[in-house]
Amino acid sequence: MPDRPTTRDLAKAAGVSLATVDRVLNGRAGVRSKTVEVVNKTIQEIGFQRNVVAATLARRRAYRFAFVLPLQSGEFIGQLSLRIGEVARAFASEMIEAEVLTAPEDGPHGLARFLADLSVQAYDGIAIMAPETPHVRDAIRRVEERGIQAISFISRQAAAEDIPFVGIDNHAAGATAGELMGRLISPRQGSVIVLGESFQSRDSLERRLGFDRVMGDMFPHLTVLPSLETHGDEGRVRRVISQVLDARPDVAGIYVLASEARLPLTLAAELGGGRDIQRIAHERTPFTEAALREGRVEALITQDPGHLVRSAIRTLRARCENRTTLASQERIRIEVLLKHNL
Amino acid sequence: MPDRPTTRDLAKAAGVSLATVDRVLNGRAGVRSKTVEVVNKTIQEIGFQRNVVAATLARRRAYRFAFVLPLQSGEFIGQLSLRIGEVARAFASEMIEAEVLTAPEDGPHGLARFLADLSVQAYDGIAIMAPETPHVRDAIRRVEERGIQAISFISRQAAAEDIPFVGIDNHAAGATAGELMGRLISPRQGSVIVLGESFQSRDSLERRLGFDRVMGDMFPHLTVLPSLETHGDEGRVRRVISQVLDARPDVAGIYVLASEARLPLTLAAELGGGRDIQRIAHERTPFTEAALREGRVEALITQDPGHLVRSAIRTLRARCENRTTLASQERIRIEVLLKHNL
DNA sequence: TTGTACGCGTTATCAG
DNA sequence: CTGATAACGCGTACAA
Repeated sequence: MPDRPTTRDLAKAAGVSLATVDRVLNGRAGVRSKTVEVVNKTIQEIGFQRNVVAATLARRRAYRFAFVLPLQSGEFIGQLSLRIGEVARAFASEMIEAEVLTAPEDGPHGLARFLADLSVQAYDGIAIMAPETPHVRDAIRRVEERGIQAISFISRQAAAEDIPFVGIDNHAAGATAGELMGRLISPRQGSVIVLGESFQSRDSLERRLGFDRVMGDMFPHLTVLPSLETHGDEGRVRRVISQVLDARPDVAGIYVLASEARLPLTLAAELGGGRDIQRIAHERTPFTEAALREGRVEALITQDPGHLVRSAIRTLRARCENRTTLASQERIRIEVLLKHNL
Repeated sequence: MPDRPTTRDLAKAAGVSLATVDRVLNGRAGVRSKTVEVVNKTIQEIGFQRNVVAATLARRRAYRFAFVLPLQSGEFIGQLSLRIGEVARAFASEMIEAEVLTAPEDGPHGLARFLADLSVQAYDGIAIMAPETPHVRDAIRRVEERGIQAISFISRQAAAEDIPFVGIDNHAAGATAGELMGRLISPRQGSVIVLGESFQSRDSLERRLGFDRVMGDMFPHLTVLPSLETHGDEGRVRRVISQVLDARPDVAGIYVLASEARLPLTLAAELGGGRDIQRIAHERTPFTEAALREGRVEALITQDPGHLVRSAIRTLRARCENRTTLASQERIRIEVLLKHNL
């Protein structure tokens, strides 16, 4: 038999019907464990491999995936929405639909209720971007129990090893920022300001930890100052940054750890004046991209929104089909962007 | 009609048969231009979009693609082969086959003959990695004329705008290396050694140009030394590097522009001794990865082999199906790798 | 130059 | 618990 064996060949070889083969392949109930074994052994023997193309066509409907994003209107979320739309259009011809759902504002309970209301009819899988809390974690698990595939997206539900995750390792991202910052400043001496939106979230915490770790290990001659929160009104933030810059004439670097870098970078440019300060921020948005081009930031540490979205979709789909993904393709890279590799 | 229109709907709406619709969709001959117009207008009107899944299944056979790689046994080519194998296995379930073909050694004419011998029966498309020459360019064009899709891969046939290309912009890659080198060295003064395998190839030339451009524009206080060729025997290379290091005590950076960085980096570590020299090389291989971890190189400028391979396959497939690709997904990124974002 | 009919390999449905 | 059979939407040979 020169051609690849089909389900028909498999059924014949295993001495069962097509329907039974299908049940085994898709892990459905209603087959004697003995029969399951026989089929699985035959799969090995004849080297059967599923034809995903045929399987997708035979479902008679497209996969329906949704991305649950926080309401906040920052540029990073904006980019993400854009990419989801773009990727959805491109994937339409492959029988995959994707859309954005906005999470309710009222904290983890609101989100949990929102997730509980999602209909199995409406979605085959959802990617959820939400801060880690026990409520959210449980809500995600309950979604899965109802037969909807669910993954955590960008923001990891770290304590839940069983919930798949698509996104970067924020500790490594912070470490990368630290390594670059140290190399840019060295061999000079000096101190480094760290600006974050709020240090409540685990993601921010991990970046900060990674940053500090590398600065301590590789660049002990540099001083990392206590984090400043940019959450809150602009006036206050401006005062705080001014104070630090006045008090520490040795400031040699500013690390904007938050995903939204607009306000911090703007203030840094305004208040830093003519001083020789190295600036690193996260995420590529219209604002940070322009800042990089115009020399208002030296480097960006980013994750590619398009890749994130496609990876989430591929991961959800693979789970729907009881398949594994190609690990090397799904590892989201921590990218370093300079002016010339934008 | 709530469902997406099918070819059947399209045929009915346009007042033609399924076969005619198929001919128009796939750009085949044998349809009056008037009819083509009608069908295309109807496609717009009813918002028809092809179902790629069904189309692939209906072909009754997998796509067969080949990567033509140079024989040379460097680590970068090795990585590429590995990835092609990996991706081929993953794509098998999507009715796509891919394999590696090794180009003959005897220069452009040999390659041209090799390409001429490829059978239409054997391949639907090929990705060719070969230095730019008029012979190769023409050979690629002739392959296309025989109905096999062809793209240039990693090494661009730059003078041929009509031949699609999957790979990075080497000028930008060199510029990125230059920007990083300048920032790592500054505010110190000094000179920079540039090491290349041979500066015959257009790719090397472009990297060198990009590097020089940025160094001149952004870091005029640094001196870029004339390129050294690492092609040839190790003894000679060793002598040349030694001479430069002796003659210029101000050497502050070494840029290894070649894809194979093993010898240059090894010699740099050996001869550079205790001097404070910033080192940048290209491509991620087992060797460069270890060098980065162990501090024998500060940064790598890379292109992801897995992404390159997948992008080439998607591009070839899209061309087979008379489709366009999602541009944002197919732009190969110039990545900057530090120790912590490996 | 155009149309018809069959088949691709799987899933879903319904009957046993 | 298992089996038979009709789809899914398109490509392709062949007929007209």
